[in-house]
Amino acid sequence: MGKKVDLDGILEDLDATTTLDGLQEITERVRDAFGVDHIVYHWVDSAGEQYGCGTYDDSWVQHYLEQGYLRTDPVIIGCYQRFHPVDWKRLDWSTKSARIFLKDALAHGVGNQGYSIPIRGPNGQFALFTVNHNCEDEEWAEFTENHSRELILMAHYFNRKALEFEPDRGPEKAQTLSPREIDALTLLAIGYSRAQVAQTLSISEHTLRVYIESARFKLGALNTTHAIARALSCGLIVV
Amino acid sequence: MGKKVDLDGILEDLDATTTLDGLQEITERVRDAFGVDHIVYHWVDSAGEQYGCGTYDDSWVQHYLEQGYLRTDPVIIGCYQRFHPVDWKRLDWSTKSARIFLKDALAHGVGNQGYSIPIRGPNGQFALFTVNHNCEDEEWAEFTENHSRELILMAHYFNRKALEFEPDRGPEKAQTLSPREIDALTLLAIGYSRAQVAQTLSISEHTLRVYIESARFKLGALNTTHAIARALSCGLIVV
DNA sequence: TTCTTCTTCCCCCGAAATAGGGAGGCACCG
DNA sequence: CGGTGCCTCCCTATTTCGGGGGAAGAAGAA
Repeated sequence: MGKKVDLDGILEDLDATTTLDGLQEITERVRDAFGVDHIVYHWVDSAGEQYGCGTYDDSWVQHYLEQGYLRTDPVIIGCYQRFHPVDWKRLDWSTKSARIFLKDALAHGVGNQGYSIPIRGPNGQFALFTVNHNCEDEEWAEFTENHSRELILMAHYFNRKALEFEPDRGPEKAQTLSPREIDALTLLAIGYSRAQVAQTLSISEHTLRVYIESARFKLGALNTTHAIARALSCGLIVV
Repeated sequence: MGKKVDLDGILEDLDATTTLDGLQEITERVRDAFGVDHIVYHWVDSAGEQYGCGTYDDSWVQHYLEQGYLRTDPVIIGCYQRFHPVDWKRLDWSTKSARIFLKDALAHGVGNQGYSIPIRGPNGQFALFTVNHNCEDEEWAEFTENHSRELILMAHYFNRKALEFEPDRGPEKAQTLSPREIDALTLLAIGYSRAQVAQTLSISEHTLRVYIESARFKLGALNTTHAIARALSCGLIVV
């Protein structure tokens, strides 16, 4: 642990990877380069884990998913609200479910020290890059301090790849809304009623409805709420 | 342009900064270190720019805000849907509003080359770290290739500071929605009517309404559409 | 020039959402 | 054990939204 790492080499290979298996291999390589027990990248999603690669035992990954730990894992919960990389010690382990999870994790070969970097992409995408090890606190503090920048970059590059592998997340489905349509949807999105929006824009409510309808049509939305959700997801409007 | 940059020194000073003025000074220092025309970090928000620091002329910043370019700036629109750092040349400059914007920007001393890194934090926070310069394409391509990693790290550290300065974005401020509330809002966001949502969740429409109301209350939303917009912006639901 | 898109305005009516009440059961935490 | 939050169900009104029409001028693109 604590070696000098060939960051450039790893990032280049990461960039050149075209398969999930390739990512998996790189996690192993990163683990060895850093001299730690485990490296894990995983995409966190309400629909369950879409991508994950890392050096944890399969049995633990399996168990993790089966137990629905995605919803209770204190690492995920804690990282979700943070931007900084997070040392596991600073998380909230006081709840009952967290204690159960911790005991279970340690029993499956997960190390007692962890450092997780939250990463976010477009449309609410969220992922974690984690390095895990079994050692004393001092040693770990030194390691994380020495390598935090390399880990941030690595997290970034891993997520870049994961987003490439996920075609739905691409920017290709770009619609264009007219200025008035954007105005209308934006005001609706901040809670105005149609009447308020019409008044704000100084147009009749009927006219407003035409904008909403045409926006709905362009976005392929089933109703106003759907149109606003799509416009937000696509970044066409911002709230 | 293209010098060897004292990344460690800059990042350490960035870490030690406690004021917005300090951030502003660092943008100037980074600009000089990289030998480029401009460095800008800004937080993007519908409420207008909350934080921004950089080396653009005040007159341009003023003009930018007055013209409402936050809504039409192709850099923002383009970056919002991407994770990769973006070279401005790869953006869509074909629309009328984009051409107007470009002309206006060049007239205000903005360079013809740009490289912007999108950054995202908790609760839908979104910011951009941009480096801008006036030069030929080849020179620029070489620069961005040589410095992309440094720029990513710098973007990360700038955003870290901005989040520190914004108390509302702290981890404790986050709303939590119950699983049923998330289900309800998610289904509404994909266009289901209340009746369809109730059926999908196998609950009565009345029960569903209670979820929507409590979610609305938690999110401080004025109506269902607003609640969904907020939940999406905050990353509480994903569509 | 012609054609499309954007902008603005108007009608009616049925369907859907909202607002305001209330009530019981279950699980967890201190 | 009592509080809190979550899940479930029910009522009645009123307001708002959605879909069905149609129409006209202005601006920009082909």
